[in-house]
Amino acid sequence: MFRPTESPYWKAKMHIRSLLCERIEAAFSRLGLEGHALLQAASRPEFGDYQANGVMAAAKRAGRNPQEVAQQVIDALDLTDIAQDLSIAGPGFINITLAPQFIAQASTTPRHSAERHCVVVDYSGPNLAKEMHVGHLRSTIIGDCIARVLETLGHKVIRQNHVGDWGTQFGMLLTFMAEQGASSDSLADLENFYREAKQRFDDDEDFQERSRRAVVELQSGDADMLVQWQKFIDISMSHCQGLYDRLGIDLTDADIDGESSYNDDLKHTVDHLAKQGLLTESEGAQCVFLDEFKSKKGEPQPVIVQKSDGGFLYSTSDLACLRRRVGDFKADRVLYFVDARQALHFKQVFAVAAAAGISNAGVELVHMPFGTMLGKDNKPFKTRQGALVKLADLLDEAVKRAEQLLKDREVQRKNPDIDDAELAALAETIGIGAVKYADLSKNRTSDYVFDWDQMLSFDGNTAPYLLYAYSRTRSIFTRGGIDPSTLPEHVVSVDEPERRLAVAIAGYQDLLEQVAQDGYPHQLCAYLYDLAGRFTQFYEQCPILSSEDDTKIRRLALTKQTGAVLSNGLHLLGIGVAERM
RNA sequence: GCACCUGUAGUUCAACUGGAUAGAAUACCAGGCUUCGAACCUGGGGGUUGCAGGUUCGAGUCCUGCCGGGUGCGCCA
Repeated sequence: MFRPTESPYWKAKMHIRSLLCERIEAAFSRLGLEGHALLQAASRPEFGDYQANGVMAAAKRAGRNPQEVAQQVIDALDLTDIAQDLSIAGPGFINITLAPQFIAQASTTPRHSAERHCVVVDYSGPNLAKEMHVGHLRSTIIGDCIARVLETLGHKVIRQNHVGDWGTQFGMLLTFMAEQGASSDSLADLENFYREAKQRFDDDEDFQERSRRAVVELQSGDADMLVQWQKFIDISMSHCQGLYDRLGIDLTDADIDGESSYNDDLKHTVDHLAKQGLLTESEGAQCVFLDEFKSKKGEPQPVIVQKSDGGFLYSTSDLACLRRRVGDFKADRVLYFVDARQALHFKQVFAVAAAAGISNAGVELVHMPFGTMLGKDNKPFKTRQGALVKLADLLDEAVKRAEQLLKDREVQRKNPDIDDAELAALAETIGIGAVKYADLSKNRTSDYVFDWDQMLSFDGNTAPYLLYAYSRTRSIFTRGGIDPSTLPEHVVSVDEPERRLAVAIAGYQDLLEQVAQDGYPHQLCAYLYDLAGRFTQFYEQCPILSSEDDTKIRRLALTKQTGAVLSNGLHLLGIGVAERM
């Protein structure tokens, strides 16, 4: 539901929604009513395209009859250029059917928001001590999607890959690396290397001691140690980059601000907290006690920022991080796409940052949490042996399954000129797309069940279905030998399936604004699925190539628009399209 | 012990943050290709939204209490 709120981010133009809202609320005020229009897309097709639910509450407040008030609102409302039909239903709903002339003005290319913001998007953040595994998938692809959407709407996006490249475990790894004389070859299997180092660490006290010394040397800036460290990081990071490239993730080296980059700021951060009078020593550790973190009995809950041995913690590092993001980057919004289990941590960090003046009321700090990926047994997704699944292995399997699917579907029989190379590329697009879409299409806040068969199905809300719908829009033009660029940009729909399709296309901008605000990619998926559904209904009911003159032009133009939105939407999800399949 | 999240068709997920008869997909049943891709479409059955109260014109959504599941909670990140 679109409703202006006190949040400044709602001021962004929501196009159709905001236009309807403005008009209706203007009618409210002319009638002496207070309240919002409470505008939303119609919940059922027979109610039109949009519905306003605000009359009932407003009438109630004024002590007037809702149905009569609804009629007065309609009488006072000027929507002649926008709507072709207005009606009252039930206890006082106003149903709106848009005019074809109005929706024809919509553009399929997303426009910039009225207000531009500087948005820091924190996502992916793998631990460079190990190989990426499925646990990193959600943060990486959800964050990437939202970053793309924000960018498309004209915001300044600063991607931040907060990689785990610092801390105790690197002492262990560097010591092991020195001992083994490890080259990049032996680091090819990072997972294995980590396991062996850990084994060595657990078995040998002398090794442990040398590892601890290595950490101290590293953190105090020992030149040799830093060279070794950098070597390790480079190799590990190139593993990640390989996966980003394969997944179509926009992150590059330029987006990395790892934990190590805050090393020198940690002490300053703690000093800053001390100056603000926020620190209390407790059992030798430096803590911040805030009123909002007291238990019911009034027992204080500390946020520890410095250990009794002088070491810093990841709360300290996240605070230092905010100093950079708010202080140096001048962010208006900072969005963290991080596992839901860290909710309390972020609540604490944001609260301390506010108390310390590191952030301020003008900056929106949001933890965008996501749930766990589960196997079909409803337990966290693991291999049969109970190990974490490497992301690389998951993607390999996805592509392998997609390839088998295409062979089973006899794609080459239907498209005889598709050669093996194109088929392989198609399998890559579908396989990777299916994994990403399965994740992106679910509400990120809850856990979800990972199911190969479901995600690779051509039926339902899946990547293959949408890719198929897109390829159908393309094949019309190939089949008809028509160059889409010769078609008009705007056409006025005539038949109802055309109009329903056009309404969905016109709503694209509103949808993107909503996704940019809320950070839920599944809303974009649901939109695209609905659009594809409207298209296939249109396709069934409205012959395109066999129709003539204006009708043919109109339907071709709608087909082209549908393809443009599907392709753009999938691109924002980070999923490639295929011209035929 | 305290806190947060969560419970919706057999299954996997929605429900635009309080709106109309809780929607899709899947599975099942019945229809539809000499006509642009049937990888599709149309229709049908399938629900006490965990349970019980409350708030109001109106509750899957908000409040309270139970029941079940998950996660977090002073020196790991």
